[in-house]
Amino acid sequence: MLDLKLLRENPDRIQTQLNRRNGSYDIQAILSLDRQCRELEQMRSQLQTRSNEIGKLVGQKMKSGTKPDDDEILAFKAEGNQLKADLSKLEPREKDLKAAIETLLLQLPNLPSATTPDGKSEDENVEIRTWGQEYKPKHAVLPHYEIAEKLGIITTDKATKIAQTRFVALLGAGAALERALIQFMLDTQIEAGYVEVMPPLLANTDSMTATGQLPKFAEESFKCSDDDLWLIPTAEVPVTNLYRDDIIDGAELPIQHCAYTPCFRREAGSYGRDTRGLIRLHQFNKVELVKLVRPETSEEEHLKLLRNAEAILEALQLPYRTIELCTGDIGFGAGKCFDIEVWLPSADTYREISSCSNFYDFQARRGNIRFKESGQKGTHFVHTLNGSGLAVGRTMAAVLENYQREDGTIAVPEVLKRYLGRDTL
RNA sequence: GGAGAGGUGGCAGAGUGGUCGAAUGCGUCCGACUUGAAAUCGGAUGUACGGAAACGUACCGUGGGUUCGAAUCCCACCCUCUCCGCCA
Repeated sequence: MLDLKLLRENPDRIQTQLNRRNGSYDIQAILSLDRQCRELEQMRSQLQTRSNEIGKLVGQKMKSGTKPDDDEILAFKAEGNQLKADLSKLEPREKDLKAAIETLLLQLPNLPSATTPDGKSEDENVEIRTWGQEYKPKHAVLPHYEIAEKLGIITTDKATKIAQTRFVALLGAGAALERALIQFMLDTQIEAGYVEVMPPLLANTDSMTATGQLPKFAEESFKCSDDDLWLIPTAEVPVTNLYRDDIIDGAELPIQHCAYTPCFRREAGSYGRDTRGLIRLHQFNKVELVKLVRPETSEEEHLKLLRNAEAILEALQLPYRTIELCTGDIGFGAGKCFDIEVWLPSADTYREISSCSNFYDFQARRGNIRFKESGQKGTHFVHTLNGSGLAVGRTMAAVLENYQREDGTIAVPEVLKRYLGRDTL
């Protein structure tokens, strides 16, 4: 959520920054509602001052022995009743205005960072670096879903029977590989200083709103309609919301968490895309990195988080490239975002495997996550950051392709051998 | 799911209609004493919005209601705890 005060004081600057994004966002309606609201607020506050005075005066008189039916008291009561009548007209209007402002404010995306490159679409994203040698063997490399079916370590048909399309079930070595990847990723990030969390996989509307999934992207998530609960689309939701409405002691910052969770996404509007394999599923595993940091350190912490995610691919010896998203492609809540893309030889291309975002104070405002330096007055919003470290299914896909030998077997990456207890699939 | 109890400041815990934003204790901060520390003593210490400030307004789980006046009374909802039932 954007700072209403900032919006009020620098409307042109905010509008200009919003215009760098895709889509059009108009702040005029908010400003106009805000003006009305502030006017009402002032009037209401004045009436209330008088009302409070009367309450106190009556109390004092009664205490000092004035009779309840004394003329003076009756006059106060009459004035009090009049004030109450006036207030009862103002209060609902102010409330409605506040709600309307809130609704509009929640729909506004974050401002792109000044350092985020301008661009209309993903075509204008900027490559930051590449790592590793793209795997282009003489022999053909089967797509991960074909080799996985061949090896009998995945079944989509049966998963579809159980649930729906865009679900898979892993079997035998496939399940073991997925589990090994999760374990390896967690171990690595814990070693790097992240504290593991195993959070609830369902989150309520307040939590989903705080991290920005709601209200705008309701159709992207699975909802439990009998309860105020949603299946989490990413561990970012529960982990960030650990601190919703908290005032954190500054000495505890930066807070760094990693979490393995399944993630659930409806993938509405992506019907024709990536219909086969592990790339786009309604349920997938992910190890997520989440940081809550002091504002002045967030840029630096963002780069560190990105490096923590990249380290997984380097350890697995999977070629990747890192790109910085342009203003036309960054997510709703992000102000700055790097994507890591892993090499998929069967497609002769890089595919997104991690997205590392700096939300600045956007989520902290929505979730009211603040910190306080001990001994100092006042609270400040934290900055929140998160990134995948990594999407596990896509990592498995990358392993199945980049480690695929001519004979159709898969070499086990060196760092996974101790987890899997074998060196070939 | 059934029965009961309860939700108050960073924490614990008073407060059952009137100067209550809220006693007291702990914690934290400042000061005194001390070579230093502990102990002790004195003072300060919630959040948000508006205002240059004085100060004003709101907030005692949430939302309504009664009243001149609500933490306190009434209604609804949410959550927590205990017991019973069920259950990995």
